[in-house]
Amino acid sequence: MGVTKVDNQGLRLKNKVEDFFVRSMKNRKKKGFCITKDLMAVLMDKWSLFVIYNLAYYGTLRFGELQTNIRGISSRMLSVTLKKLESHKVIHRKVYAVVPPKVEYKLTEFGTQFTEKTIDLNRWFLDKYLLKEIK
Amino acid sequence: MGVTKVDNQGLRLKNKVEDFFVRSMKNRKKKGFCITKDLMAVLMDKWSLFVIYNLAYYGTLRFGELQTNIRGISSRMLSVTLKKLESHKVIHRKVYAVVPPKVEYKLTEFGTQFTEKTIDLNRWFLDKYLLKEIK
DNA sequence: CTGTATCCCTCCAGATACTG
DNA sequence: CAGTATCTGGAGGGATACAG
Repeated sequence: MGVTKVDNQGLRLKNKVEDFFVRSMKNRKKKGFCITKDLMAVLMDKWSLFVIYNLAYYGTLRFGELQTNIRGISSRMLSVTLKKLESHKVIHRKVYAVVPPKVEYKLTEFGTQFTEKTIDLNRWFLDKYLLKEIK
Repeated sequence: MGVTKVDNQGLRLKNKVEDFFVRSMKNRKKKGFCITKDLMAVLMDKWSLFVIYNLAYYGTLRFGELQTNIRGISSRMLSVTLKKLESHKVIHRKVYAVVPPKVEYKLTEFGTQFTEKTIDLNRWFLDKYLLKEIK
């Protein structure tokens, strides 16, 4: 009693933040402090979202198909982006030993889960935006 | 029948992606194509998370308090970060007409909601990381 | 077809100094 | 106290050429 709903929300968020920071501190590397920031840096760069959304939609795509679908990306940037995503276990790379070469990319289980969470966040943003609640 | 659980998951995600893209296309600006990317770029940069987590934890903080709490940030970058967050309605800036100047920052309602969603994502990452499922 | 190698250029973070 | 002004180095991304 005497505690409002807003107070409770604030307290809950405060506890969440504290809990997260305590766990982060226990598990941080020497320099890198925020694991989410590292992962988001990978996944929120100029081209990553286009790649993962294309893979989420089409399932499996080849290098050339990705380059066709993602208007404006150079083969260099596509290569760099794919390597980053693969090194973080977001996508899986499958090479066929044929000539000419054939390589297929698809989301890993982790990548699929991440994509789902990202797109939920996207949709939330878009709803807010359409309701004129932001900007 | 004949449709596995994985198929259903994939189909659901595909529909989500399609729905999001259709809605994004309808509402995109001339150049900016992905609203989430824009917002995430603001909120996931080097210092923003430190600012919003500090505000989520302490409620209201002054410029100097933020600079003290966030080890290593320069006044220029703190200023830039705060301006960006304010322009996206994530934080609120309150100026007191006193000498010496006094300015207070706190999360907006939208900022609080966003912080909650962000930290849930962070905790999910951290759980995955601790379970050695990634990296 | 699936990339790598190289060059180049822009943009942004950081340091420093200064101001109302 | 709460910022702004200015300079600079380095990283990120594009264009082009080339390779297996």
